[in-house]
Amino acid sequence: MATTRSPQAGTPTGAAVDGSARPDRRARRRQETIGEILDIARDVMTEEGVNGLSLAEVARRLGVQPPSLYKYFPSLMAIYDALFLVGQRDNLEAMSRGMAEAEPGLTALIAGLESSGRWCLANRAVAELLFWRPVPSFNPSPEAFAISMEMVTLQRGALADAVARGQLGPAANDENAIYLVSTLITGVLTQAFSNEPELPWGEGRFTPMFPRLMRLLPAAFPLSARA
Amino acid sequence: MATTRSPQAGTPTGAAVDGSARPDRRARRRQETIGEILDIARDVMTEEGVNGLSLAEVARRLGVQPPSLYKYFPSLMAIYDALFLVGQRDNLEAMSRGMAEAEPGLTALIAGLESSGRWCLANRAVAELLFWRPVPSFNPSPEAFAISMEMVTLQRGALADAVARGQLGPAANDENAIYLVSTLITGVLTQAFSNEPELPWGEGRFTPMFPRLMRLLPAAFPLSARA
DNA sequence: GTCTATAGCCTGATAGAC
DNA sequence: GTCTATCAGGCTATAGAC
Repeated sequence: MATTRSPQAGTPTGAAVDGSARPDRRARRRQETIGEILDIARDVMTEEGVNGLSLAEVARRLGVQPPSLYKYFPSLMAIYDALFLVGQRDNLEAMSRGMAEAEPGLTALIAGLESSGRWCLANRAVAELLFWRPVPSFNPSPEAFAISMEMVTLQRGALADAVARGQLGPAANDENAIYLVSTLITGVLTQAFSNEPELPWGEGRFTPMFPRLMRLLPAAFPLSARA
Repeated sequence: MATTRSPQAGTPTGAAVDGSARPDRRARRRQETIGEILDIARDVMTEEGVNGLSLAEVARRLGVQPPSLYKYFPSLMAIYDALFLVGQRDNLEAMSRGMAEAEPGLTALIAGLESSGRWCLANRAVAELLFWRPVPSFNPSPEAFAISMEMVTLQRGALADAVARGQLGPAANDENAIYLVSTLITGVLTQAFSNEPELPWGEGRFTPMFPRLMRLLPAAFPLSARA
């Protein structure tokens, strides 16, 4: 259940600010509708492509006239914005959870990225919005950037653990190592999206090779530094 | 210069089939216009996104009314089709040329993929059309599939050379090796597209790592087969 | 091969009644 | 918060004159 909120909503969780009697109920109902709109938007993007999202189609499926949506989102771009933020947060959580459940170091890094990959394949459309930027006129908000940084921080930490445990050489303590890792996961996911859109993580020709690919990292960052 | 032709044009190169006097000139002029349309279409896709291609915009830039385009292409999808075919052929040629100029084996494989990558970055929009399938309602024609097979054949050959020369273990003579290689190049290109769209191949944080990534292949397919 | 005209659809967004 | 009505624009595609 996505507990989200409008990008420019002022009241955080439905707290009573104005003088009305019991605004909680109304606010909660409002949040439910917003969640419904976002769920439908995800469906539409999955079926028609990320670019195929339209207010009219969302309204149609919600059983409402298009102008009504403007009470919840000020524009189509605001819907993209909300989808982006919630998606990024969910994906970060998936990666974080995957990492926490595994032995620290290289194993945790692989587990975290696999968990993230699992989420991406289960949320194809949003993942495309997050990482492939298919809507030219849409630019993510600054808040989104902060979440990106958190993901990088998690990966940097896992790489540092791997170095500390002697799984990778000291060269893995570097920005370039993160770029390399993100390139690997991106390649696997892009191939899976393009060629096997229906398969979940772990099936098909591409996603199963990911752990094997990651086990090449010790060859890329050898323990014995060679000039 | 793209010597292309309409997907369903009957006369191959402008040969005189009907009874008119000198149809060559007319046919050549027609091919020129078709080439112009495709060039403009590429520009539009580059600026507005692959999905942003519209007949109206192409007509506007060509200085013509939209209905006139239907004398050259029966539909918008036919334009996508032509762009797809020509693009695939050009990309194949880039890879082939890059391979031919290098020492056979792993070096040729890397050179071919780098040449293809160079082409993709210089033809961003078409490359997206080829490999990322951003237009849900567009499906490439069967001819396109044949060209894909040629690319796979080239890569398979280079991998076999690498095995024969003792650069890779025998396990590289396998479909999975091709999937692995294509995953690596896809990852690098996707990252470059998303994060450094303006940079050519060889600059930035991602494309320079590609050769290094490919030099990990001997670790993935070691010479000494271990149980 | 080019044009005008037009059909018939879609879209995002706003105004204002209830 | 929902609706109707509407604006203003986009688009693909076709018909038919020249």
